[in-house]
This record gives sequence, structure tokens and C-alpha cells, in this order.
Amino acid sequence: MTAPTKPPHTHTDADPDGPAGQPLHSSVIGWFDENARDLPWRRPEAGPWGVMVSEFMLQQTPVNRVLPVYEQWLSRWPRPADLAKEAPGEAVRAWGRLGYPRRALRLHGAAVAIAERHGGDVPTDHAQLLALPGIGEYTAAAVASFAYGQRHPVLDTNVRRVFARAVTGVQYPPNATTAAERKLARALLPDDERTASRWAAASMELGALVCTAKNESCQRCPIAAQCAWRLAGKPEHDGPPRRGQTYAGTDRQVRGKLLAVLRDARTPVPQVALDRVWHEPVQRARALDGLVSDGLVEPLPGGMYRLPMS
DNA sequence: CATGCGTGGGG
DNA sequence: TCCCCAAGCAT
Repeated sequence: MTAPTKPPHTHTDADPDGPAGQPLHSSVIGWFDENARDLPWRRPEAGPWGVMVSEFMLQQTPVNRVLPVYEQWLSRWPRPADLAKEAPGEAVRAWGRLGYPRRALRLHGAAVAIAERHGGDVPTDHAQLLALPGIGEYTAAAVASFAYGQRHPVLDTNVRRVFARAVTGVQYPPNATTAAERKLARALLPDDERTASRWAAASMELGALVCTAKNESCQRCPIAAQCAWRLAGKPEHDGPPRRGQTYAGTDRQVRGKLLAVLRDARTPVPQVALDRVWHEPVQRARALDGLVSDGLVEPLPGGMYRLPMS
């Protein structure tokens, strides 16, 4: 017989379409239609500001912990200008125990910028969003897509994991987002604006609920039949270990304890009260200095401290 | 581009 | 218990 007219496939030219030629996004969006969680920032009444607040809070913090704080924030500050009027320390206090409190400061700063430069409305333009404090590549795309229905590749950790498995055939994405991932995200992005924004939310939700980092449930996955990783026998990650997080005893923990005291105090706190949160004086002083230089703590004359009121 | 930055729940 | 992590950003 003669040589085959069609070259054999290799894993490098993964076909984004399913066996029936159905695009990946159709299966995932169909699944999303039936399985999307009813989250408050997905309701129409949330508006762009609600979407933006939720995105800040969801940066590295699980949905369940965000939910109550999100409700309090939107109730207290229903528009950007409402938050912009407050002292930054009020944002830090209302942030509660969500973690990474610099996000509260940046969200406050973003609200001030929106009030001053954008007439009080969350900007629709991707570049203007990106220019706001605390908004990076992911959050700018997410707000533009979820709040305004625009067509942008939305590459968060969930989507990156779904792509790594379904298309590239590996268990985990790289530590940092690569050019190859951006290229893939653009290639898979549906042409239609409405479909593209739906795809962004759906692919994120699939990673959050089904294609999870551990204990993924392929039996519930709408694209399991086309998943390169599953078809390859779900090989475990090899190579250098993925970057973890530094653990207890770090300055982070001390900063958290210091800030907790200041959050709970309505009046300035004396140095001695802060000294009780950590036994080691050098690390304690370094942590406090860090908080001050970050703008999370305001030093007052006489060794007193408080959350920033200006 | 590797690091630092919180917190609390679940395996 | 201990360890992993959960919708990133700024430097």
C-alpha cells in the first residue's frame, strides 16, 4: 500500500475540537449552563463595581471566605465613590481576616482613582483597568469580561490548569504564566464576544469545581473524552517541584498578628500592646516596619500606632 | 523572574 | 498533626 495521505498526529498539535468536531468551548459552556454556582457577583445587580470588588477579594482567597465580607462591603460602599471617601484604614479594617491586606489598600486606591479620573464609574477599557492599583493582567481581563461582556483571554490558575491538562496533557501548568499559555488562550477564545465572556467564566468554573488541583473528578468533566492528560493515563507531574509557600515563623505571620491588634482597636495602640504578639524583638520590629512602609500602619508620636487614617 | 505577601479549611 | 493550598499583584 502507499503511504498515508494524512500525517499522524502528535501531542504537539492537540486538536481543540472534540471527536464530533464540536469546539471545546461548546461542551464547557453547556456544562456551565447546568452547573454554575449562584454567586452574588454573577448576578446582574452586582454591576461592574461588585465584579471588581469580588475579583480583588478572590485573589488568592477561597470563595467561601469571601462571600460574607463581599456582602458587607457592597452594602457599606455600594459605589466606588463611597469607598473613596473613607480613610484607607477603614478598608483595611473591613477587610477582616481575608488575608493579604495590601489588597484592601489597593482596592481603596483604585476607588479613589475611579472617583477622580473616571467619573465614579469602573472603566470599561482594559488598559485603563490595568492602570489601577491592584489590577494586573488577570483582573483587568476578568473585569472587562465579566462586568462588560468583552472578549479577553482570562488566564487564572483554574483556566491554566484546565488548559495544561485538556490540551497540553500535563498535570499542572508552569509556575508563572508563559507566552505559550497566552497564545493558547487566544487560540481557544471564541470569536463571538458574548460566547467569549461565557467561555471565560465557564472554563474557570470547570477548574474550580471539577478539574481541581487535587482529587479531580474526570467522571463529571464535560471534556474528559478529549482531555490529553486523561488520555495519556494522567501522568504525574515530573521535574522540579512546584513553588510552594513559605510557612510558619515568617514575617507574614507576625504582620498578621500585629495588624489583627490594630484592626480590633478603635483608638491608637501603644507599642507595648504590639510587643505582646511576638516574642522575638528583631523580627517583630522588622514586621512592624514593613507594615508601616506598606502604608498599612500609621505611626504616631509617642510610640503609638493605628490603621492609616490618611 | 523569583519572592514576599495572610488566613483558615481540608486531606 | 502537618502540609497543601485558594479567581494574583508588585517589585
